[in-house]
Amino acid sequence: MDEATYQLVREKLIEVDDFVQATGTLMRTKAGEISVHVRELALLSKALSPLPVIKQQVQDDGTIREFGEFSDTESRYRQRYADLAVNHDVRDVFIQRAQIIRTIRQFMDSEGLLEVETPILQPVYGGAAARPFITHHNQLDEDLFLRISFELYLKRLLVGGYDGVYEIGRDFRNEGVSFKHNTEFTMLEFYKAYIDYNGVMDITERMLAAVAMAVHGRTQAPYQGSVIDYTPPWPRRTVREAIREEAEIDYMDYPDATSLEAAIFDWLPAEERREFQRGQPWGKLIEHLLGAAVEKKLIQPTFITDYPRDISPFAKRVAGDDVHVERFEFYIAGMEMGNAFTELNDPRDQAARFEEMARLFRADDDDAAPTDDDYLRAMRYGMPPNGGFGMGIDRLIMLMTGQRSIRDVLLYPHLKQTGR
RNA sequence: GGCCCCGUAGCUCAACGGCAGAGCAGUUGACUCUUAAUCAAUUGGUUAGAGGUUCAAAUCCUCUCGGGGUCACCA
Repeated sequence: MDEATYQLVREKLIEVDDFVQATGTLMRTKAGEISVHVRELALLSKALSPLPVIKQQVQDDGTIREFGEFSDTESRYRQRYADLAVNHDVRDVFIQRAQIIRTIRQFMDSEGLLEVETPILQPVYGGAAARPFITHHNQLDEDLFLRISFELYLKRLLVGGYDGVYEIGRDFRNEGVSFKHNTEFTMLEFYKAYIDYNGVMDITERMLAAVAMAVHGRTQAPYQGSVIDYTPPWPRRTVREAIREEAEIDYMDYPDATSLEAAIFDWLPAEERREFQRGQPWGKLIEHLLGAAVEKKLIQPTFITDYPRDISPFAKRVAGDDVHVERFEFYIAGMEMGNAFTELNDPRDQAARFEEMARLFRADDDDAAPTDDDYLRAMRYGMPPNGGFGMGIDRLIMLMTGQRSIRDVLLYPHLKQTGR
């Protein structure tokens, strides 16, 4: 480079983290390093603060040795730009995230499902048991809820004549955060006419196998020391079987909440009894027992099927069985990944379910499903039989990219505001 | 929200009742150089914040703020 340009560099007017444009001849230095013999140099952008320093050296054996690091979790999340600028493996996670979502979208399209968008701001929330965020429209002077699921809006579209629809988008739930919960998270839901929950299980298996194939080139993927095998078919166990095997309780022996509660209380380890919440409905008790006794053991992909009716207001009954519905959840690496059922499409049964929920839960209970009259009206026009499905995309991305926390697959995870 | 752990320089960490330190970054000077770091010198702190105990507090106690974990909650 010429004398004037060299002086700029020497005087450190141009330094690490600046953006520059160089014109010149590609060359190799005496030490063998590829370099540029610079004729012209232009400063494109000046860095005023240095980034946290990380330098990498490729060793003779090909391993990369790192010097210095930027690892403070809070700083990394609050200043994701610096995290990305400095930690290449973090950048890679979000490239894989885009690839996974693209794969899911292609898979859904190839299944003949139509991608749609439905309201995020809803006058009546529903489709899940969660506390919503409430906001307000000033000019219309009405309260609105941020959606907790897409379910009821999507199923209305089947009434409209589409044979299958799906949506990938954000849900908002006003509840605690954890390594697998963020207040806003990305969900996939689909509804397909003329299949039941067995058909949905088939689609689920094939979809996740396709995602694993796209990310890893095979249907197995490592996660936290295990190798998760997504190859279909996955084991299918009923809730009743799973609980009978893991907790040695057959809840059908306890047909009412009082007796079942006593049985669970006896089963619980002494130190957990103090925390045990009394007075829950029958189905809720079963669900808790499933969570306590079974969930963490389900490392390989597993369908758990046939849930209690009283906590599943939108699922169709199992034929000839008044207490169970055609519903499944699937578990991977000890995490609940998704929830699906043969959708209830009988408007009279649906109205009865809303009434049952109102009896079972107080209106402000998270589990209460507020009656959605417009949804009932849609169903009265005739809704085709269909199978529906919901899955937390962020959790799937955790599995596929080997991340332990949902915060590591979200560019901007929710953090508490710092003062001022 | 309960309980447990953590918060020291821009970054990564040490000091764990007795003078707040190191490496890197930064700054200054030298070098048409180097392959994480050329050499030399040097700046940098309300130890997250407030209060308390003590002759003396980064260190012990209380509260607040923030983070992590766990439980509750989360079909």
